[in-house]
Amino acid sequence: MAAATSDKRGYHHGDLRAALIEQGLRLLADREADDLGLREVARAAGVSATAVYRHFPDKGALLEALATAGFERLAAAQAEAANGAPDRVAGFNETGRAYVRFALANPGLFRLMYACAPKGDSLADDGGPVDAAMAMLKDNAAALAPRAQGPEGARLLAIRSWSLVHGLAVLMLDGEIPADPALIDRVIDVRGFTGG
Amino acid sequence: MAAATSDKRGYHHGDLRAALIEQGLRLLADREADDLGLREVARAAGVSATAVYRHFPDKGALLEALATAGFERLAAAQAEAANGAPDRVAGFNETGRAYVRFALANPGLFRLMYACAPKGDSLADDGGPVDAAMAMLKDNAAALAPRAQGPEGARLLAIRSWSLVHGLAVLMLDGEIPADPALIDRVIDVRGFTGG
DNA sequence: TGTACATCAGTGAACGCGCGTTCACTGATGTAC
DNA sequence: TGTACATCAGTGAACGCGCGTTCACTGATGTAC
Repeated sequence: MAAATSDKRGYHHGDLRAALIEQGLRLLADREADDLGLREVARAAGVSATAVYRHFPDKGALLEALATAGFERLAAAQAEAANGAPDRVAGFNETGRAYVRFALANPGLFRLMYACAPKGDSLADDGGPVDAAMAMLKDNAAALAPRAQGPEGARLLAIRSWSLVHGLAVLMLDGEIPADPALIDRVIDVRGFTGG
Repeated sequence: MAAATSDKRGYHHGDLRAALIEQGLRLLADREADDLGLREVARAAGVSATAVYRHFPDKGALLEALATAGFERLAAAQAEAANGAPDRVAGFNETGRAYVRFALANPGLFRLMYACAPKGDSLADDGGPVDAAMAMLKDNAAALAPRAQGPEGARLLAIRSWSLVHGLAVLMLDGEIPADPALIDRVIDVRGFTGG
């Protein structure tokens, strides 16, 4: 059985790649863990496992593509959340809250993103897929860190903010802290870090 | 081949259980991930896979025992780190830094701990193995939160502190932030949360 | 002290499972002449 | 317009792998008499 986006001749050129990513994201949406199988994704796309190898060199590349798609969605969710915030502080807070909400809404994808993310110092400029969200984070940190602390202060603020939202997200995903939306809003407030 | 703690008659009563946990911890120490196999632990203990079932009902129970041992070690590391701190703030900071150091020193175990931890609100009193560390966290938060905010302020401070250290630990483990000990010390300072 | 026995922590063979990957292949497509 | 051909995205069978778990078993232990 082929998916709705296919006809009798199979997927049009390039369609299967998109369909595999789409199905991979769909499968991840329904699960807690990131144990996604190549055969499983192929099955969901209505295609043999071997067909995947026409579009990805191996399983790792498929998962990386899913992780990249995840980071794009996360950045979009954060950007949208910041829209319409009255000021920069409020906007920054909203990006953080959106980060946690994204994790709770997409547990499997969120875990996969960090399991498959390119390693290295993400706050440095190394052009990974994490970059859109990272740029936002660094901009906000640079704008909100106390000026007296210079660029090192901005870096610390960025790391603290990221750690706070990431930790809250992971602990809520792991069931250590109740996944309560109101609690997210109360916990995340950058003014704790800036003294404002 | 049996391990050094055994003789020709096999492990003394109860010894194998301890040996399995010991070997499990040793195996976890050498790896990044928490993909620990029952057969693998048995092999490391010099025993057939089936022997494990004399001491644990199934694989999950074995992993839970490892997670429990991990939480005990973590609590001990935190308690030791707090020893000799000049005041409560410094002591609290040291427990947080010890938390991150523990994660970096025991990546596989740390991941397993949270993958296998009993689910629920860990900050509530439900008597899980997380409790020793949790009690420390709650005590410190209660003592250090601004009095005007009451118990809700203490809870928020506990959650923020835990999230910060957990997030930093996970992001460093995932290679998103450089695992630099000096950076840990600089990032973790509860005074950011208390206005002190 | 010797013997019969219950206990129970071990064993090795076997089970079914799903995985990632390889292989030789098929068959529809678009193109060159 | 028709024919020959190269391309290449698919196929299904097969590979070896390690897993968790089950099964009937063995053989050393400690105990009751």
